[in-house]
Amino acid sequence: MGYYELFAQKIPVKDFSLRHTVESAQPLAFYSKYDALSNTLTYPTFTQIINVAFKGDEKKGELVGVGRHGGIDSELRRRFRLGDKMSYIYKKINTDRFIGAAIKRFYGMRLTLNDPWEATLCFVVSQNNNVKRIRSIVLKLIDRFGQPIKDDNDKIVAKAFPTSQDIASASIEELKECGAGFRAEYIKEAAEFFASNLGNVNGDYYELKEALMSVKGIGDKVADCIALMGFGKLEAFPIDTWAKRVLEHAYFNGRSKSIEALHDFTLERWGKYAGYAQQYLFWYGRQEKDWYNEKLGK
DNA sequence: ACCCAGGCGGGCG
DNA sequence: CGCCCGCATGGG
Repeated sequence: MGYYELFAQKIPVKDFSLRHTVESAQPLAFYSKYDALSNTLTYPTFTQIINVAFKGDEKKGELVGVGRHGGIDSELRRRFRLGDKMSYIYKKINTDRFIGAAIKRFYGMRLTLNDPWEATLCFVVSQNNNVKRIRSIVLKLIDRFGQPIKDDNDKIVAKAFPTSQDIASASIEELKECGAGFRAEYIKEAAEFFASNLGNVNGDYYELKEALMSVKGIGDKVADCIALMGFGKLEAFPIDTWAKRVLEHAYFNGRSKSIEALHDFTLERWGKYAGYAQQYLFWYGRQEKDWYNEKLGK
């Protein structure tokens, strides 16, 4: 039988851009397949391949998700944070012309909420790395360690996203063969952390961040990325070199500030929506290099 | 050839 | 004790 049933879900959405969400260096940018022309997306979860299509514009549209198993509706609502009321969040974070320009430029961009372990693997791989190579490494890890996904004829058509157990049972050598380099041992440590009951971390943002940073290979920035995009702690403001530069040039006249001082600043200014402010400022700084260079006076 | 990307840990002040 | 700097890796 070549016939098999598909589960489909249609969800009306407001203030939503699939493109900006998927392209903005969040976990989906590291392993999904996105086509800007048709505005369609394909990515593996732990159990199935999800196909997503968006129709409409950034103000109002419809998201269609298709997969072979159920749970599509909750997967999409969680992954793309469809419960977030963007008009309210924009009001909260739009404190100045810098964020204002970023919101205008990337209107509808959402934070994503990914599985905690999945976010951890992606961001541990991301350290000291660029998107292209992060993608190459994560895709190899999926292909090598993800569970096979089969069609009705028992033919393997794809691989699932590897679980923490899948990766914890890999050797450092095998992880290095995927291009992970010196990150291989960090990946292994993180996988063991999540595969054991230690991975059942909870509590508030600060307790969570401390627990994450107890893992060798997870520092301040990666912990904030995981807190934000793996656990939905919206007050987390990951500070990489771009976020640091943008903050210093937009709010401190280009003066160098410590990471700690910048964390204090973002929490004071944007409070529990700091993570959204970060996503817009960070992506604006990276994409709009002309703006950034002008600000630098170069 | 050289620059870039977070985190770790050794060593210096 | 806290900060800085060299190191790990590979692509542009």
